[in-house]
Amino acid sequence: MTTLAEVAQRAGVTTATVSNVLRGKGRVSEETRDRVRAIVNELGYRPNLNARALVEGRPLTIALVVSSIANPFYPEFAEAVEAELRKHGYFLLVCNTNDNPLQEKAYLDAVGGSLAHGVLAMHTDHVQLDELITLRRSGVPVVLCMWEKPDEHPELPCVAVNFYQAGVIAAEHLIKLGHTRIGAIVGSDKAGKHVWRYRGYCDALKKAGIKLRAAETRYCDDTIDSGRNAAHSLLAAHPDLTALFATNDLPAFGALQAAAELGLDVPTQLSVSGITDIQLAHQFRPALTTVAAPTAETAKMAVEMLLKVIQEGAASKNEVLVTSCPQLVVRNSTGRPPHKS
Amino acid sequence: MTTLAEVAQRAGVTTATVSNVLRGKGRVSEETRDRVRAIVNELGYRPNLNARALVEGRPLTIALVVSSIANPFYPEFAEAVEAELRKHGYFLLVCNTNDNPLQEKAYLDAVGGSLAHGVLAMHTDHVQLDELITLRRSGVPVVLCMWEKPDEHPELPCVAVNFYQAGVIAAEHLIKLGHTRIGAIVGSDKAGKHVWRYRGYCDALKKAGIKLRAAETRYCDDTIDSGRNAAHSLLAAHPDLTALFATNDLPAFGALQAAAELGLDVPTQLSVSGITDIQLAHQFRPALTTVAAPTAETAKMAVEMLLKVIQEGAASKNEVLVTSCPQLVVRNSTGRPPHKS
DNA sequence: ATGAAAGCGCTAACAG
DNA sequence: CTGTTAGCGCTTTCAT
Repeated sequence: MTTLAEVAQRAGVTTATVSNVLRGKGRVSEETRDRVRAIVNELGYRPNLNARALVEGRPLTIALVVSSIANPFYPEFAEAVEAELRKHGYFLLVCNTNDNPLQEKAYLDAVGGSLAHGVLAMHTDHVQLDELITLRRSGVPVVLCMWEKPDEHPELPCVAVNFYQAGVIAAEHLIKLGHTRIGAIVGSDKAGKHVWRYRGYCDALKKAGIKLRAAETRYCDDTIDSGRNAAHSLLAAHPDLTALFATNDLPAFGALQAAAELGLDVPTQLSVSGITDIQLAHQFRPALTTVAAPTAETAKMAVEMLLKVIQEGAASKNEVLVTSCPQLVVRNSTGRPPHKS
Repeated sequence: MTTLAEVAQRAGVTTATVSNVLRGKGRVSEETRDRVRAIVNELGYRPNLNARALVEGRPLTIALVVSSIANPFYPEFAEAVEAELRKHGYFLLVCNTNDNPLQEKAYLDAVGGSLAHGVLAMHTDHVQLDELITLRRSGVPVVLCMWEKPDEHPELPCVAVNFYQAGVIAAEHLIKLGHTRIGAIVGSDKAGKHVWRYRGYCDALKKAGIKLRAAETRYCDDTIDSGRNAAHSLLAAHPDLTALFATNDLPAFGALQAAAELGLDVPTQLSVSGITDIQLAHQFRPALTTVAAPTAETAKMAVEMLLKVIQEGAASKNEVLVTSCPQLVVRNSTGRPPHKS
């Protein structure tokens, strides 16, 4: 590894001058500038960004804390985050918590304020809100992404998506198609993150005068397999259901598979809707009708917000920014209910 | 941000002692040790890992260079890499090249030797082998992952998967089922990365005495959409094909969709096979028969290899490590060919 | 057992 | 224009 000093020596100048040449700062004569540049090329010198970060008091990475990058939703988000960060000269550090509190804490401690300049944390059922708040209190810029509890404001800046409305939209779509017997698959536990989507759904049903039976709701994990089980359970108990509302795309895919396994044609015999619109939604067959969350927009807003918090330092407010509204995307998994015979 | 110096001052000792306490090195009396620990907790002190890295001459991250983390294969690999790195005290830096040479070079320059301690690069059609080699020559530890050209050894240490054999295995599976009219969908151009898989396929066909017609092969991008187009083109030109061999899972999914669009039942009228076994393969319907690449094993080997290169420094050889053999995974997308009528 | 001092590679005043 | 000096936060001999 060649260092600034070596370059300086070879060029017969001091490190300050080389530094100036490299960053286009200060006044340097054409002549020495060229000489230095030549040496830099010759030696293949690359500045040690870590050293630079140290003296500038500005780490070069931003940490993205997710439960597991292998969950199909995160890569899409991570990609958008990375693109946005790169524009601002930051690098992306991926921290998988595996929903393990210890691992999450370890990452936050390690990363907080030294390795990373700030932390972007995805809101999951397992995210350690208190740890994030502690971290923020200790001066580390933190932004919570995909927050979905409109009326609860954690002591953190966050980017929220109106998932309550997403629930309303999905329900209204189903209702408008003529469904009255709808089952709900909620991809979290009763107190979990998806309750707001479920409430939106419930409110929309109520508004349409459709009776909501608790028995027609199943709680499950946010996975395809778990969604499939939930759908099977629901359809076995209530064979008259003509539609299934899922609070997330993954369980919705599971429902689609359950339908196939039961020999139910989608959408003529059963309709299924999801929320989020991950890439897979349009690749799956039947393609999934879902309510798209503004993923890229959220990523962009989150990065901008984090940068703002970094700039403002301790003075920054715990603002809650809401993205544009989720949008219905109609594909092939929903249609009119079968005629009663 | 509290610093070592502050802790030291509050504890009435010098930074050296605090450092020793924190790292369990050197001899420190019980008494001061406890005192220091108390202050550390009280102040919520967290060491600046960047500063530590600087003095230790060992950056704390490893860069993973991929075309885009949003490609469904990479997150699975990245997750395994992250888990393995964490065991060794490293953090994962994700670098999306977006198949853009400039972006790749920018990342390699930035990351090389300062921000990251080493580089894990995925072998893609677009990877800049020469840039990686230059980087390696300049002293940065680099390991190429998922190399698939058994007889060509780049001037780099690499972890290779025997994809030639994967091609053989997929072809033999199809042949054993009784297929003789097979189309090939190659997810790269003629000179691309997937040629080896294709060669394995061709050799297996030859060995079985099945005539191979060039017209029954299509080259496409490594995407679902591109695979769908290729399948449509192939089936339109050769309606008598009873099976489609795809060199990757993504195009195989596309072929599955094309079959559905044409009203062809899979697997009774058409069989489709892939290579890799990404998660989606068992989630898709029909579930995809494919030849599984040892993803996690590759990740583990790559990390270990990189760490070895880091340790050995310039002395390290450009070894090529081959993973265990890909394995056939039979699911529902392949079956016997229809009886001729 | 603890302190003093040097230095990792770089930047940022301030001099000259 | 260029050099000198100091210091980012930490680790590590070497003294004491």
